[in-house]
Amino acid sequence: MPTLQTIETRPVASGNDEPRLARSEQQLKCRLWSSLVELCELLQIAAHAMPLEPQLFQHLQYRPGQQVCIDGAAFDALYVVNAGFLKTVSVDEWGGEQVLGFPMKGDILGMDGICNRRYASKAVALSCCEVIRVPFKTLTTLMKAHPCFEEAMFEILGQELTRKQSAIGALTCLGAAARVARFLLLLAERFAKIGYSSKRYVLQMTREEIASYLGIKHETVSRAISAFHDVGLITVDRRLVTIHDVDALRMLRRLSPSHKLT
Amino acid sequence: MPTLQTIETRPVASGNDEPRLARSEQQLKCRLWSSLVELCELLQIAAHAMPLEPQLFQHLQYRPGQQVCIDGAAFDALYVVNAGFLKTVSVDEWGGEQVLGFPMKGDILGMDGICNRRYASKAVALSCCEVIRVPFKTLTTLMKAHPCFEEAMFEILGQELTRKQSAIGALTCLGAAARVARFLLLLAERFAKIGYSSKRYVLQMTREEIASYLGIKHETVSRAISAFHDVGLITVDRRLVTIHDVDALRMLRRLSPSHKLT
DNA sequence: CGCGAGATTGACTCGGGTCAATAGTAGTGG
DNA sequence: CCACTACTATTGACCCGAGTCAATCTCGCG
Repeated sequence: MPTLQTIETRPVASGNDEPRLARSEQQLKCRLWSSLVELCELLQIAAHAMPLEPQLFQHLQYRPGQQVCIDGAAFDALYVVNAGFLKTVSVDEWGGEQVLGFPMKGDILGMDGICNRRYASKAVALSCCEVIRVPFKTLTTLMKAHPCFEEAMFEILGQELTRKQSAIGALTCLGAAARVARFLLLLAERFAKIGYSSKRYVLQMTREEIASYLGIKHETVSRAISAFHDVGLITVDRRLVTIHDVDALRMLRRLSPSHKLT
Repeated sequence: MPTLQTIETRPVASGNDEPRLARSEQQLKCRLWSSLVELCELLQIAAHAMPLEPQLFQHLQYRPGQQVCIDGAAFDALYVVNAGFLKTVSVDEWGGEQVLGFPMKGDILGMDGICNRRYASKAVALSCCEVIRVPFKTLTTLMKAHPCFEEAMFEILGQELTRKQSAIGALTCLGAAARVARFLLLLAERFAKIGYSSKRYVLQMTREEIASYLGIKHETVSRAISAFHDVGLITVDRRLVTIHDVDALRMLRRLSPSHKLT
């Protein structure tokens, strides 16, 4: 069963598990449409003086393993994650898969389709999740009508660029352990931003997926995590991570395999 | 004059070098302004039915070593490279430098400033070069006035995203030799696109800079290049590269340190 | 209860980083 | 014009981090 708290697990706390919606095979129907204002606050866009467009946006729900964006499909909309966790994966020409990211609440799916009008990666649900569909046409219309919206879009694309840049920086100059430390800290920050605990959270992905994302092997991820655990920086129980010493992790984060750069 | 051929060197040919402008400390003044239409064709934007804005854009010239964008400075304009070669470099909080790219004719500098209104990297001229300044304010005004322009901007940002994504892919799953092969091929393509030979070109950057860009050490770059040379795929003389077997290089490009991905 | 996916851990190997020596080239100044 | 120096590049010897291969363990599920 899709265990709704796989999605909702706040700090993790509530020990209870997967009860009620076990039976429902199809998507649940909690809320089907969102207004523009709701969308803006999800995206953390200053909706100040946001025009009261009658525009409504459709909600879509998925269960673990289902695909939200399909690699290669025609691009016609962006999707904003409203709840749940996903991974985005690119499939190269020889079938190799590479995890690109782990979108969660407030993140946007499908931006890589903007340039060729075709999605360049697929998004797969890791837990039950819900996304809001934003047709690209609607988006451009809104941007023309409301300058503040256009600005926000540039802001978002710019952020994405910056984020990828920093990922490149990490890949080029950090060793395996440092990458894992960085990953754990970044996850913590993102959880905090959407109201979860930043000290204690559940990894929604396998070690294998983390490894692919970080450009290392899953055994190496395991070893790094175990090492952090052994020296008391964190506690790990299966997928549950508890961070004890944020500062020490931050130090570790800058460790390279003996400082590569100049 | 800044040796126009340092800029114009077609296949490389003209062996002559750094003579005459040694004295002129300040920039030359060959052409100071470009029209919107000229800018569009430089960017390869379909300027079809492009409105005849009276708008003119300032040209700026730099000599090797000079900075075009300054890391941390307030963002107020993008710069389009009109001639010459540069490198973009990010400086992390501990002083380490990382080469992010090697912009050339038609490329855009400064996009990483969009999100925080502050440049996140610096651009340094590798040869004499000339860029066209496009104030961001002007850009947004133009976009509002002409939808096709807005579309073009999204196209450009999207492309940049895709490019960075592919760079990440390379970093995570290619070995050192494959990265170098990929680099040489990508350079060849880019040279071809701006009218140079794709078979024979001059590397405008040091091995060290290539290494930083690829996330490996300069000795490794040297070894990879020597290896390609030794088996006859390419010929290398100092900075001059001649590619003999594009297809073989393309094969090499997919070599990982024993296929990492799943 | 057995099965298979995920995770952990150990032993071995190797790609690429480190250190060091050599050399070609360019710029400087006498 | 030629030494002198600094920078860039190449090459070799050595070593370590992380990949590879494999065994074991746990958990969840049929």
